Parts: sequence; C-alpha cells; structure tokens
Amino acid sequence: MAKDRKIDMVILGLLSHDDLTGYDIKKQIDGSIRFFWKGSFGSIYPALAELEKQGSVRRLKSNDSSGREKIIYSITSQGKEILRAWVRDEKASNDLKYETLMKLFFGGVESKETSLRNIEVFEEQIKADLKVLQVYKANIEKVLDEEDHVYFYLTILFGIETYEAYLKWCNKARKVLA
Amino acid sequence: MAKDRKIDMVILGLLSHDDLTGYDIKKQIDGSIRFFWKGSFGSIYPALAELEKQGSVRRLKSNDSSGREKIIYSITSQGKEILRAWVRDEKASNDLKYETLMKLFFGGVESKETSLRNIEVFEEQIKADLKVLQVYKANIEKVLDEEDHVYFYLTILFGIETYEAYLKWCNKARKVLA
DNA sequence: TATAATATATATCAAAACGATATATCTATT
DNA sequence: AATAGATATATCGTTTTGATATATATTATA
Repeated sequence: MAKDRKIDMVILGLLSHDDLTGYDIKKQIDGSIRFFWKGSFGSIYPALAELEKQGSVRRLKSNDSSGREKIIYSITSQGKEILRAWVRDEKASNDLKYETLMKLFFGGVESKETSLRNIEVFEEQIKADLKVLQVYKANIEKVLDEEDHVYFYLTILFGIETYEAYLKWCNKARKVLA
Repeated sequence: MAKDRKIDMVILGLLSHDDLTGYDIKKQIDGSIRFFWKGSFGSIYPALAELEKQGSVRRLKSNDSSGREKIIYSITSQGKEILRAWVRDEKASNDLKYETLMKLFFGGVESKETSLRNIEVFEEQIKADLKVLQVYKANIEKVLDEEDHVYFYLTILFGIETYEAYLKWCNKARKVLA
C-alpha cells in the first residue's frame, strides 16, 4: 500500500508555476497537459485538502471582494522539495488505455465496416487535437527563449509526433483491412 | 454512476478467442495487449465472478487431475452479444498517463541533466518494447491470411508506429534541451 | 536428491482515481 | 428579466490499482 498519489505531483507541479484554485488546476489538466495526463475533481479537491494538512501547499486569502467562495493555493518549500524528489526519481509508469485499439483488437466479432468506422471516429478526434497542438506550438515558439517554456515545448512536440504517428497508422490500418 | 466496466470487455473479448482462467487473462493483458491496455488481478477476479452471476461467462469443469485449483471460464451467447454491442458503440475513451512526460513538463524545478536522464530511461524502455513488437510482427505476418489475425496485426502496427514516434521525439527532445 | 527459486493460480484489501451529480454564484446574451 | 454558460467547491458510489496473502506445481541449481 502507501501508493504514491500521482495527482499530488500534478498539483504541486502546476502550483510551482502559479498560485491556483482547484478549478484552475482542472482547467490546466484539461488544457495544456491533456495530451499526456488526465485528472478529475474527485481526486483534485481531496488531494488539495490533504496536501494542505501535510504542509505541502497553503491556502492564500481569497481577495475576492464578492461573496463567491474561491480558495487559492500556493506551494510551500516542503511541497517544492517533494516535487523535485519526484522529478529526480527515475522510475515512471507510462500507462495507456486505448479503448479504440481494444475495440479493433476484438473487431473480429463484428463486421469489417464496424472496425473501419471505429478507426474513422478515432482519426477525427486525433485530427482535431493535432490542430490545437499546432496552435500551441506556433505560440510557444515565439517565447522559447524564456527558460521554463522549453519544457512545455517538449511536451507539445511529443503530442504532435505521436498524433502524426496515429494518423499514419489510420491510413495503414484502412489499407490492411481493405 | 453505473459506469461501464472496461475490464468486462477485455475479459469477454479474450474469452471470445479462447476459454481461459483469470490467470491466463492477466498473462494476455501483460503480453499481447499491454501496448494499449492494462489490468490487474484485483479487477479481473471480481469481474469474472460478476460476469458469471450475470450469465455472460460460465465456469467450465476443471479437468485438471491434480489438486491444484483452476477455474476455466467460457463466454456465453449473452456475453458475445454484450461484446458485439460494445464494439459497435462508436464512443471510446483513449486515456494516457505518461509520468515521464509529466516529469519533463515540470522539469524546470530540477537540472537539465535530470530531464535528459528521464528521457534516457524512457527511451531504453521503448527500445526494448519495440523489439518485442517487431518479433510479434514478423511472426504474425506468416499467418496473416487467417481471418482473426488481421485485427491483432493492426494493433501491433499501432504499437510500432507510436513507439517509433516516441524514439524520434527522444532525439528531438535531446537537441532542444542541449 | 534435496532445496531453492520461479511460475501458476485464486483471492482480498486499502488507497487512488473516475465520472457523475449537487449546489451556488457570476457573466454574457437574447 | 430570463436564460444559458462559465466559475467554483464538494461529495459519492463505482471502478481500478497495486500490494499482499496463500498454496501448489515446476524448473533450476547445488
């Protein structure tokens, strides 16, 4: 047991760049890092509460004049050290769950047209995501000289490289099935 | 709630090819489909028990003469229909969790050497997996004429295509960091 | 031949994550 | 003024993970 909660590292990582609310964290996960990670409110909010209890993050006063509740979190020096230790740790689990591929793997139980359709749906999604990635790439290339942007840039390149490979595979797969 | 359990589809899919034990299912997940899916005993055994209760799989008599307990499962016609309906359903969630990429994304909190090392570890793993995939490919190309093997072949091609893209990215990433 | 190590096989459990839902406020649009 | 959508926190049942326990069978090695 005592599994390491990966969501903690996402949170600490994002907070190492900026002070954020739980909602902000979710937005960033669904935005710039969605090409290699995902996370839900159901894990973010409880994790923030525990990280605060542990002293890895602290609550900033919400200077929102309205009654709207909003909790802005900030990383502490302890949190920074935990993040650094995790980055230094060589072991990393890279897990993918491609339901599309699983449907294709078991495609023999249905018609060839069904599999072709599943490939098509996958392809459409990838094409849409690739467009977004290319916009990210163009924007970040303008500010690449700033130190921290290099790391963001690398993950964008990863997304583009893999998504282009997916599209290449879609074409091959179509030919093999035909 | 009432989320659809993906592990059920893995199990039904694998049982649509062969009668298997829970242990066999785990071996197949860790073998031929590990390039796009993963699953643990903790989900397999409870899922098998529930699928049996639902009538989607049935228990075959273990004709093992020894005292060794061994439960061989077989898919029922109901199970086959559930599997087919899932394959026909266009929606599919393709989720990846690349801890390596996350470490790189937050690489700014540590030295450049640390990030280069993380890339190196990733690259070694991918190279090893790629070799396995190429062996699979060579073997399956000998029996490609058999109907069901085409679908396996497609997933192998997917693995090779994406892993080669990862390696290309590793080289690019090294250059960008340098 | 004994014995140690590894593979086979099922099962369970706490911790983690998912995905959906509830609640409420703020902002923009019609 | 009404409505729709974005912001924001929180919780809950379900699913999955990853580790561990238990026991037998097989293979390797001393």
